[in-house]
Amino acid sequence: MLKLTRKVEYALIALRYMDRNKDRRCASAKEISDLYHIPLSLLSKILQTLSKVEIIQAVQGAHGGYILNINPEDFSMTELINILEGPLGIMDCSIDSECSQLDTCNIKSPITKVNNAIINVLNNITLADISEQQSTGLKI
Amino acid sequence: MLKLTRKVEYALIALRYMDRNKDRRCASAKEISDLYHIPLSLLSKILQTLSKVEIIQAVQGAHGGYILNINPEDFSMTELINILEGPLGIMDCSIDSECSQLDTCNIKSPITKVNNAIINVLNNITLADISEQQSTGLKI
DNA sequence: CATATATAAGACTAATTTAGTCTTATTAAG
DNA sequence: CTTAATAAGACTAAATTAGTCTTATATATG
Ligand code: SF4
Ligand code: SF4
Repeated sequence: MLKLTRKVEYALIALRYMDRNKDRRCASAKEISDLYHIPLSLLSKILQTLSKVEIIQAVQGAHGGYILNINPEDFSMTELINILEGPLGIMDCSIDSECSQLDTCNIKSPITKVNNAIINVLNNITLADISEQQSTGLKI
Repeated sequence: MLKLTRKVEYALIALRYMDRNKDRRCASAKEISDLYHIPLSLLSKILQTLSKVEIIQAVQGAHGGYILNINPEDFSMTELINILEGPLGIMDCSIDSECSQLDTCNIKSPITKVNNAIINVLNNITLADISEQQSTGLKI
């Protein structure tokens, strides 16, 4: 509960790696998959999604891979989550939706404030924040 | 993803109701279940859990029910989530755990900061915040 | 040109988590 | 004694998340 999905984590891992390697021409899915022990097919799908919305740019064929296509400072966690998982909210009614309590719910408006506070946190964290900070492990 | 569970929402609905009815002796699971269209068995289990940790006090037998046993101002969302769902964290490694990326992960420490920020939001929201604020629907 | 190494796309399956049900026992008011 | 409650826990169903597999296409390089 209240967990980020693996898709989002894997995307962050890959995006940070690409950002830190911006000197090199491009990074392949295979390379990232090996380095961080992420299932290749899964990572591929994630990178394809990011490529489709032009967060990263794909280079096809042998020696291909992906290049970061955004300014990390301008790209928030909220945007990433939206791309990979759709609209973000801590309860169903924050988005659409068919909650059977909707008409009688006594917590909808207070919980909406909680929701806004959490979205606000994520809005204010950019890929640069994820990328710049020292990390443990490989530190790449 | 990043959703509150129904258990937590149902608990908040019930706790708010009890808080707003503190004049009455007690509120039964059936009564709350009917008012807010929450499955009775599910709500019962939730209230039993809250009763076991003495957030609410059970009154057995006919005319029984539950009475709020805490000061809403002193009871945070984090505590509630801990009781109903266990330790709170946006990623697996924030708690224990067996993440296969752990040794090479390049985002662990930055993501920990995000985690702390979100937990902080939840720490600072009390049942009083949920209860006091005007709501839509039944407004009970 | 052939081959090896990439991305692209999407169907499919497995695993895990969340939500909800059902059953049986106990308690106390009337 | 009957009725309306809580207590406890096994069980099932639904939904979400994670991961696999397959086939097609693109391109660098020998
Ligand atoms: S806040 Fe109320 S209406 Fe919204 S999803 Fe939760 S229970 Fe349903
Ligand atoms: S932050 Fe890294 S180590 Fe922690 S759960 Fe996510 S992938 Fe695993």
